[in-house]
Amino acid sequence: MIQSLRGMNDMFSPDAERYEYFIETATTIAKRYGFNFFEAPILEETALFKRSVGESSDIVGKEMYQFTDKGNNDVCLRPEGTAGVVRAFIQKKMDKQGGIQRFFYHGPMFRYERPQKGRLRQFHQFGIESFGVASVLEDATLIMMLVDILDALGIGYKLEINSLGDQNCMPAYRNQLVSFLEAHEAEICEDCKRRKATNPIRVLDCKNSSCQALYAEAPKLIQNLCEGCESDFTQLQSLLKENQIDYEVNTHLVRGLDYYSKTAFEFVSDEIGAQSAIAGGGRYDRLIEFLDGKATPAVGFAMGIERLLELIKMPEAQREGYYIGTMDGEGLPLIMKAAQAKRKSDKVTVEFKSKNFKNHLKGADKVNARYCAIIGENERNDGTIWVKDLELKEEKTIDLTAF
RNA sequence: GUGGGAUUAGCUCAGUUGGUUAGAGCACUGGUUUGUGGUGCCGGGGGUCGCGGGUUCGAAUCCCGUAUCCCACCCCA
Repeated sequence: MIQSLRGMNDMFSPDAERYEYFIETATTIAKRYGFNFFEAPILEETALFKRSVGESSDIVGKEMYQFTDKGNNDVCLRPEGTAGVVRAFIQKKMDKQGGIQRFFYHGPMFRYERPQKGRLRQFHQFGIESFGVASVLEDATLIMMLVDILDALGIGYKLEINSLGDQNCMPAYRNQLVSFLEAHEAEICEDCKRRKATNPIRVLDCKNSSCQALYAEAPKLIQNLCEGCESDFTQLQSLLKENQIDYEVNTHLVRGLDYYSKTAFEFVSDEIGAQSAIAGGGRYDRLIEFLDGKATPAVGFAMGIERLLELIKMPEAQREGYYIGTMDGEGLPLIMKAAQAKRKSDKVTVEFKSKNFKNHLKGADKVNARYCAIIGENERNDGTIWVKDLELKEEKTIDLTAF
């Protein structure tokens, strides 16, 4: 038997229904905020991710599905969504056009990781990217939108925010932090020693408790922000307060992708295991330039759909449509025709097998139909059809032409 | 990539120190003697016990390998 690849799941009902419901809900809300649907290729040139996500990240360093295609191109399956949207934005010359562009997208992402709860090799994200707005008002708006989506789905969360600074204050801070790490070289874990060289900011969210104790004493970025970053971060917090959005400043919140700056935020759930981040995002004002576009401020977020699935509170399933059956084979042409007509407006389930009354009613319940319609011998002779409203428990026999 | 736990019917799981035709509930399917359901009653189909080796007179049960899943590290949505 051929099996699916490791970490690649099929999605049947009821997960598939939850997935659909999530997309519908998130799409509706994204449109209310003025975002337009965007669709990018799943396969991209590898260089795109090396230059945007960053070679020091694990995503690019060891998790990409990378290969050479038949045209000898170095390509890979997208490990995240932002890079592709930005590439398309620049390719379409929207950076030169100026103004504001807002997009939402969703689809599969691929990372070659060891699967566990909330972590698959093929997983799905719903993402938002906003181009052309430098104001922190847009950052706050995205957070409010995320809150709207999660609230609509009945999902509980905790919001954490931080500022990662910009090119004026981040490099200086990074140097301070590296000096601190060097001074405490003997006390930090092996992972942090590696991070010091590759991506020093990442030490801050190390899970090792002795490292955490040490980093409580480390210099804090939010105490070293430049004037612009400082006032943006302050304004973001008052905007959240004014809109009754609870948050926590987590000075150790860093984003794993190199392109983030200034505002960083993460929504976490304590109900889904170790992979607790359900949505994350932030500002990436430099990324468009890094990818050879004209400097354009940008901010975005992504949600991990599989991680949300079990948290979604689905509306109760309502009885819907018609179940149509016959009690003997001679009624079949009649019910086929009746069903075809009814399908212009309603969901219809046709039972091809002849069954007795009771079993047809059972069948109607099984497919959760609102109405059960049956043509038996009597109805066939009279040119009628028997219809019962299974919710109101009202029944009637009507002319087949009036059905 | 590292560590731990699992794998028996479609699903959730029993299976006694290795012993003869491997069970249950749910699901599926049929009937309940031609007409009232979701909640009655009776029946039926369905398993090379993950896969490959080994030990044994005999393996679902013990050993080795392997695959997949789950959990955690790591990483991240």
